[in-house]
Amino acid sequence: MRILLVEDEADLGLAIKQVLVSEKYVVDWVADGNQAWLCLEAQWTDYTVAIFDWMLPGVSGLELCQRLRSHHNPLPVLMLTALGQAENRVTGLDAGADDYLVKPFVMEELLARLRALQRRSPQLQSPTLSAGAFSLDHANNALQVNQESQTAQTIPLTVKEFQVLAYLMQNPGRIIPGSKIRQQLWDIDEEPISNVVAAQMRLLRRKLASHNCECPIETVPGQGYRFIVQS
Amino acid sequence: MRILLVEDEADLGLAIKQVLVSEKYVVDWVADGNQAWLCLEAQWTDYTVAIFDWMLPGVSGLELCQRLRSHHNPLPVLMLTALGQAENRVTGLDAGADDYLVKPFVMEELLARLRALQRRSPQLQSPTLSAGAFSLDHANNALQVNQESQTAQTIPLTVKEFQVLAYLMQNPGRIIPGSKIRQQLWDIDEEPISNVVAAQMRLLRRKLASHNCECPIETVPGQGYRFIVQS
DNA sequence: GACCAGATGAAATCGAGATGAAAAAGGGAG
DNA sequence: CTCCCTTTTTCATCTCGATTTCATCTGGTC
Repeated sequence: MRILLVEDEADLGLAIKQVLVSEKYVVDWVADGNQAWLCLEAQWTDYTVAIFDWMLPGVSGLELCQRLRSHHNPLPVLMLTALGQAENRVTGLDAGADDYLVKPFVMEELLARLRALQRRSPQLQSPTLSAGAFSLDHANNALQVNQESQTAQTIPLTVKEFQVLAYLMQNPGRIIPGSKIRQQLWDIDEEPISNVVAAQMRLLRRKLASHNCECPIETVPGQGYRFIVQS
Repeated sequence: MRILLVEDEADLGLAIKQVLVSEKYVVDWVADGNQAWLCLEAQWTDYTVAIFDWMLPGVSGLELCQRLRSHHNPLPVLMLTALGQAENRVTGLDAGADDYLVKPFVMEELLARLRALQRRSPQLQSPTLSAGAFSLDHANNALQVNQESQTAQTIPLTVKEFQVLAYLMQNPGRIIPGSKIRQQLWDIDEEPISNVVAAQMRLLRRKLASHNCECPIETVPGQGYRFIVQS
């Protein structure tokens, strides 16, 4: 869900970020290795994948990767490298990168690689995520509902709504603290006194209600939110 | 159950405390070695584990550790140390630390280490704690009851209720003085003239009763409370 | 009967989350 | 670039559950 992108070329960085965002990932894009390390150090944000450019001002992508591994951090890493540095491939994989992509590349390829990483690490965006009577349709940005009492229906979602649902549905039945949700889905520098999460929950619940669909998101007072899977 | 966290970096300290609290530990977080020592000296609070940052204003984590051991206090200690001080590892373990974690680290790792310490010292949070017909479901914040007369049921708990039950269930059949429970589960600066414990017991008993489940907590007049395990 | 720990119920406190409206940010289309 | 519409965030309350306090009982002890 949350990706750390480290790329110093502004154009490319922006382009990648946009594509990823349009795929509904939450993206932190930083331009140099030192900032990247700061992000990684900030334990309170768990990234799902990292994308490192090989050449970077400050700490290089390669070194970031090595540092991660020396801390036993299993974060999947996709390395970007310029043409002509192909011989680095072995070095990169040795350093602990999980995959490797030569610039220039088509965005489709990047997405495909990310999807491939997903197979190893169970967290990533899956094309359709289901829980109980609900399933998320990634392609159409929508939620499919199959309640016995109703005819099946499709509810269109906004990006944030989709992200929230996806996060909860990855841990069906488990209580997720609101603070955790904010860490995962919102930008990190937020002042902690913000009720974005509550607000989003309200929008989501209201939308589901307007489609007269009973909301599968339960609030556990003082502890967090939970996606209910009725047995 | 109760953890002493000594960490002077505000961000990190807060982050760690939040994670631990969300795992339902009771956490005392202090920022310097002197305060930490005050907490440790106050014997009336038995900590289950201590987490010391190596570098601290005042007394260092290392020294705290040594002092503890020189007082023959076996409290399990997890030491946090910054990258580059890795050579200190031996020193740390010599000083009596039980484990050792290099910053930065993933919270998962911290929790894993705590769980590891648990194996040596029998007190820590276990994923599910059972006694007699009852078992605590840590993930769902609930109590599972399997009384022969009834069908199995799940009773949702509040955080405090959970903590109280967990504490009693760790010592099934043993009488625990109410004062001890207060020391373990409530903040230390409380005025001793408070019946929070009794109040909480009442709530707990009432809740169990409302699920028509006979309460496994017995009051031993003048001595304390006991979790009954019927044979 | 005085005394004490603990039990009890009602009431006060506290904080997290819910809410509705309004402001701000984005994103096209022209 | 500007206008318009949608999405997202903020703000200022409001509500409700969790927890604590308070004042009062109860049961047993000395």
